Amino acid sequence: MDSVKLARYLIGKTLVRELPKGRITGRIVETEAYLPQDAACHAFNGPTKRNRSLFLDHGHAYVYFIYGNHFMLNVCSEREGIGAGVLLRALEPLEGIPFMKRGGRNHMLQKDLTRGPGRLAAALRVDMKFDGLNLCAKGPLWLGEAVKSVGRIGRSVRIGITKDAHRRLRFYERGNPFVSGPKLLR
DNA sequence: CGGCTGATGATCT
DNA sequence: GATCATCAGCCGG
Repeated sequence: MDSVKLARYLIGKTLVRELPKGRITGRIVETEAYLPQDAACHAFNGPTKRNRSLFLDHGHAYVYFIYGNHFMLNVCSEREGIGAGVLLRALEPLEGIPFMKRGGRNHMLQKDLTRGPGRLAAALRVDMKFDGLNLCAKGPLWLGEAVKSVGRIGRSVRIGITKDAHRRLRFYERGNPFVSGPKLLR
């Protein structure tokens, strides 16, 4: 498996969250690859209790908690034993928008509900209980097929990191209003 | 719009 | 004790 290929491949695919009361779906519009031999990758210093699911086979989930507030959802991107993944950074909401968790107040704009990795996870109620889940099998959280064609894919440096920050491993659908990050990188 | 800052807690040194 | 793959709120232009 090639992590960069997976990061590109995931653009346009759907992410599905099954809730007891209904379903949330979104179309992935922004990803970042974290490679083996990449100082920014959580697996860079070898397995620990926190990052162990990043070493699962491609298609499994790696979820972690950061900044005391946010969960980040990644898709493992290499074969079992190799720590690498793709961070899901933004979705275009498709179904179940009323179920999406709003950020504290009612006035959060709909376009911001799934824009950015922390808000994406909050909207889909992704937390540590999904760490290690196989996302390729239908269940409470899984990856589905693309529902429409994908526009031109842009590429940039990754957002919010300091190590290996020059590597251009972020991918996004150009011009899509649900892509996060500074305007220059959309 | 861009830029800055504090919140908040797990993890690792 | 420092770091951190973020975000909302606030400020100035």
